[in-house]
Amino acid sequence: MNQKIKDLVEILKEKNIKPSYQRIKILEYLVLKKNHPTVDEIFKDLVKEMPTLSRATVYNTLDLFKRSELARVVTIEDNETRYDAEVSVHGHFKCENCGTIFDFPVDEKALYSDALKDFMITEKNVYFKGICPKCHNTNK
Amino acid sequence: MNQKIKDLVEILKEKNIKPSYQRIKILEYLVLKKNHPTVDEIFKDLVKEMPTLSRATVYNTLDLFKRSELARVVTIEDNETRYDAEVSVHGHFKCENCGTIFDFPVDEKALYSDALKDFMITEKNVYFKGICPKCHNTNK
DNA sequence: GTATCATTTTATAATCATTATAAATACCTA
DNA sequence: TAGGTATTTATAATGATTATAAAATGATAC
Ligand SMILES: [Mn+2]
Ligand SMILES: [Mn+2]
Ligand SMILES: [Zn+2]
Ligand SMILES: [Zn+2]
Repeated sequence: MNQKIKDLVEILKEKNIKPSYQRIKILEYLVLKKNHPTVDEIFKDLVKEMPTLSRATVYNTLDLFKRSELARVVTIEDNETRYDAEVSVHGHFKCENCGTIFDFPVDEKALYSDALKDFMITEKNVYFKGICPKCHNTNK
Repeated sequence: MNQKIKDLVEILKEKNIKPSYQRIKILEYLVLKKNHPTVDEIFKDLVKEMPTLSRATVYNTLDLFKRSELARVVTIEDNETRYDAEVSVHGHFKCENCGTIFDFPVDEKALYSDALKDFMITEKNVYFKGICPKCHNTNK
């Protein structure tokens, strides 16, 4: 556990981010919980153990992580901004019944289009929606 | 032009939507301008010729179009909901410099992942970001 | 160790997109 | 034309995000 915190500190330092307690805890939350939390979920969970935590800090920190490419934004829904510490290219599937967001692999090469040959691409997002197997079976 | 309006009316009727003046104009806007407008862009443009138009009507109508699959939501950015009357599967590229949103073809088969074989997929979105050729050349 | 300055966090207010509500208008049918 | 329904409008309420300034923390110099 201490080792893990040490790792988190290293991750932050590599990006030239001062490892404040708040930043470590928010990064830890994203890395441990891989459930693509909203800002409010992060805040509500962390404020339990850090009573003085401010929403503004969560917003600021997530924005900092995003700019430093420590986290990516998942805008699969237009009314909730979610965050993901897994920054490699992968797809997201949201179940419209239970709300769970699943990761799935995406073949980057297959995604290539000639129409974009003169475009400089810096970010790729693949979002699917539908019903997950669990909800699908339950509803039958 | 009258013919076109007639087409729009037909499109609405096929979806069992009563073709009110507002609905026709909003659909026309989406079909003619293929630039993935935000709600506010639609409202600000249309209110010029329809001074009594209400933002609520634009919101309601777009939501109706979405539910009827006459339009799709483009949530490429977390702070702006855009709409698109082209509902077939295709990708969107947003230039982070000029803000233009480009369409590009997506090979649906290539997007398939075994990990989703038990999922019921109802919606597929592919969003890229980066710099468009125009901005790329200008900046050099 | 203390003073000083910069960074980070916090509390709070402001903004802005969206949604909710209820009244007004338009539309339809008898 | 009257009465009922659907749609639009104006307005208020909500809720997420951003802005601001003060407080707290951390680093540096003496
Ligand atoms: Mn993910
Ligand atoms: Mn499009
Ligand atoms: Zn589900
Ligand atoms: Zn551009």
